[in-house]
Amino acid sequence: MGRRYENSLPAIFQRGLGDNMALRFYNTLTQSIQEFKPITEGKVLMYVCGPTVYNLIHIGNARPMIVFDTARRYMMYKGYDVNYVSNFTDVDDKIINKANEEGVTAQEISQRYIAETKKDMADMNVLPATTHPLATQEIPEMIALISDLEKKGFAYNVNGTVYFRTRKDPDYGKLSHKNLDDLRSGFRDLKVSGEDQKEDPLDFVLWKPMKPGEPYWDSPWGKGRPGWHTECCVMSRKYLHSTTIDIHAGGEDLIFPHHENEIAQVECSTGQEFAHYWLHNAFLNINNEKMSKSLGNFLTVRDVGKKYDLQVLRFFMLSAHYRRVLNFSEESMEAAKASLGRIRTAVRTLNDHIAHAKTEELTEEERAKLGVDENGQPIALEVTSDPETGKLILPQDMRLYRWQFEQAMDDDLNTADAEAAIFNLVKFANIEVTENSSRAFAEAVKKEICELSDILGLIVDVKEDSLDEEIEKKIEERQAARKAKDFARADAIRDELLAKGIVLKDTRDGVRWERV
RNA sequence: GGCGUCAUAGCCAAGUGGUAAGGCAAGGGUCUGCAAAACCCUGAUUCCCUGGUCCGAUUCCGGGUGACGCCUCCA
Repeated sequence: MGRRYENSLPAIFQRGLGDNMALRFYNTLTQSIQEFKPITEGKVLMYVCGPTVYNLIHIGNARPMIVFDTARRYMMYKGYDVNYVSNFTDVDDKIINKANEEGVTAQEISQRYIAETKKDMADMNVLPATTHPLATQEIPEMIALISDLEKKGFAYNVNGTVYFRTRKDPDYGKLSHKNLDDLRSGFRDLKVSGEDQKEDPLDFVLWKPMKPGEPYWDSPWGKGRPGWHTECCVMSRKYLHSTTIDIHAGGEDLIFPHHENEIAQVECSTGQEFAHYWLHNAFLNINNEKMSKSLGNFLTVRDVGKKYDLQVLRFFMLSAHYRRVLNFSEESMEAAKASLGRIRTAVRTLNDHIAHAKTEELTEEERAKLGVDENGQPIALEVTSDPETGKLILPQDMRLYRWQFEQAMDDDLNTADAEAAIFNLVKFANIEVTENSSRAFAEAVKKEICELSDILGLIVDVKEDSLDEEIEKKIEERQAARKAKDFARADAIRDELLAKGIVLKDTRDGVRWERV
């Protein structure tokens, strides 16, 4: 066949097979890419640190949500039973401050923004977690953990504040790969209030006493609330029903101190490893700057949603590797919109071919193009390499793209390459599926595009909403004018509709329209 | 100061010890009444600079320059 699309694969797919064809992740703990081996065959226990709910989530919060949702979807696709837990931190200084500002309870604030966050997640096509625990619902377990650490000598109480004794944990720093002495010398320059009551500047708070007007719980150390680092220790293992979990994920800023402190608490308490794989996404910048309150450049998901379908945001987030800093900009979003549109246009065209197909069954030639047998079942793919050149011998049919997609995703979730595989498939569809194709062929190609897109959480088969009658009438009127060769009238109507944000396209299958 | 990351066409962005995926944008063409969409064609003699290893480096090692992250609440 020798078509162009078959020669347009990245170099990696044209060389020898890798040693490892299995799913691999970069593990912050070991600073290397490792094959993923779950504790229990076929099951994944995964925890992702969720947002503190004191405001609408911003696009930085959205990155781990989208990235790890994609990881989850891919593992589900691979056949894993994924138990996915992600918390909402619903007690925190920021929430309390916000509540005081508005003169309402902290609970009211957190409930409100949990609902808003869930709405944003749904709009980004992020699947609801298996469980979304709340910190405030787990206080007794947190107290139990802190008590256990105190009993074992890893925690100490100073006037109602309980600290973790980092000096006693020989492994402290193993995740962030920090040298404790360096950390301590760094801390000497910082003037942290209340520092003097700590045994060591690196000790962190497990329980803090209440201040007037704050929510509180009773504890062996008096009224107060738990420190931030304790909640995830409890919620992850409780809802994943295991002392040790497979994957713990979150933004890279959480590596230190949050995740380091989680490891310290859990492993000092249980004596067992907390999580086997630690995954961290890089930050999202905006216009080449870090998002920060001082710069005032926070952009909420809700804001982006006003201007773009949030599927565009999702496509954009997945267009770079999750461990690379990504820059959010108007230009990038416009490019992402056009790119996603290319996939959607291809699917629409396939829908037309499906609707107007002249024949039903696959021809022999079509079966060859799909790589399926007489019954339409995919022929098992065996990729081998040429003994002389070492180059891979790749299938010359549609199976190529799914293979490419899986290779990319197996390789530490290379979603950029996975998207490229979908584009190669789109090209295949645009070239191979014509008005002479059988319905079965067009359907098979469409199914392939939709399935791969769905693994990335991308919705590409967009149902056309109906136009109002008046506009339908205009389109009919224009068709009549075109037939009568009154092109001036036809173009006038087209311009009129364009002004209303409706673009007309004349195809062999009739007039198609799109909203801008 | 400590630890770590990155530097690829106009833009975004993969990637590999053997000579550069994909998308957006741009130009030309086919199709179309004209458009739009789609398809085809064109584009980095080259992967920040500089030494080194190698038959061969963008890819490995050293040095340099530049950008950035964490070390403090933060996804």
